[in-house]
Amino acid sequence: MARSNHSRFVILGFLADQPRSGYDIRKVVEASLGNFWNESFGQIYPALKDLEAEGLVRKAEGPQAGRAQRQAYVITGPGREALEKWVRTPAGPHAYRVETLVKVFFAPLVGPREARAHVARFRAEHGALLEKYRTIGAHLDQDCTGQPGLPYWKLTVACGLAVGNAYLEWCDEAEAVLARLEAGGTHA
Amino acid sequence: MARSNHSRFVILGFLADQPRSGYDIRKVVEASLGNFWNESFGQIYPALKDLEAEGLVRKAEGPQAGRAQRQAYVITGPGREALEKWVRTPAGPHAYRVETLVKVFFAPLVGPREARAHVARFRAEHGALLEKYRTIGAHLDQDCTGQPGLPYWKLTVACGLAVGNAYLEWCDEAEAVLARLEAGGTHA
DNA sequence: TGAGAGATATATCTTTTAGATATAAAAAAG
DNA sequence: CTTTTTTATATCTAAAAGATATATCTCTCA
Repeated sequence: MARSNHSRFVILGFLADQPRSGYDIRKVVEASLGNFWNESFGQIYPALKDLEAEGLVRKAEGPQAGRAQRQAYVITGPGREALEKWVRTPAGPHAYRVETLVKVFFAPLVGPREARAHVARFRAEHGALLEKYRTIGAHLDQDCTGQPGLPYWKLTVACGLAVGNAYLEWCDEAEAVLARLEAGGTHA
Repeated sequence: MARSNHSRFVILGFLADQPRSGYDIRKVVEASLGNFWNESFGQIYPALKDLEAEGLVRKAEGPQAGRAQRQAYVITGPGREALEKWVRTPAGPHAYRVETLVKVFFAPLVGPREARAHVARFRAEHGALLEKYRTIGAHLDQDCTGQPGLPYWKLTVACGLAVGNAYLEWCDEAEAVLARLEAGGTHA
């Protein structure tokens, strides 16, 4: 058996809030979990079909408010049960691949100058992400006052901020080390 | 076109250091990049065959030091060229999935108590990782003195430490918020 | 000595995931 | 009224995770 297929539960999670089409789900995942999760259409559309076949969601009836033939889906009772069960299940180990770090690891092959370029790009990427998290945080405070999920959602943003800041601090350290290497040759 | 197949270059990276078998590669990836990268046999063995067919590696001749029929591979000139080119190529955006954060995001469905359990497990996981990074850091200082890669390798460990500490600090924050929610009901 | 336990080693398989691409209807712009 | 852009669904390929099968070698201890 391979791993657990989390995509379907993330989809159920957003259908639990309100009926949505595949396109809507994609958009809301991007807007709210984009920080630490991603779903592509290639996962969403097949998953919706499977979920429907299993009775965890059903098609919303009636024409869908003008828009290009959008098909919204509604979560069912068994769908909610399956979702809650998944939310309670302990998370698996947190595996991630950081391409930049691999390239820094192998940078002795190409020298400190190249490594610094990788670090600079990494800094730009995470600087932009931090900016985005700050915007999302402000947006949450404004638009979601009183919603019961608010403190949980703010925690996920806080995690993004904490990790993003850690990456930026590491960039400072790496930049300093690599600058010394580049200037001083081998004895740095 | 789908994504870039980084596995093959990681394999080349470790063959550039010395000839190794698939099993050896798996072990050294685990020991040195395990923090932020992973390769499974399902990627390594097919990749070695492909790399050989393309002339980027070749089989080491001669019997392999007693061990169960191990087949070591050697990097070729074109292999080194391909590797260096990849090391210079800018890294793609850093995508990652953090299952714990998704479950915290959806935790309003199941309450703060469940969320705290997720945070507690997350803390344990990252606490253990930090311990491991400290060990690796000490090991590097002892056993790799003078090797040109040392400052680069230490930087990758430093990144693991920085991010790990950020996760632990976030766990403190999350624990405090969730404890208040659990105690105080809605007005927290 | 030899039987079995455990580590070494290679190989393959399935499911999940990323993300590129194809297509077409609706809305907006000119 | 034509063109362009956005919305929306759907599919396809390649890559990654990780489970599993199998065989050999090494070491222990009966």
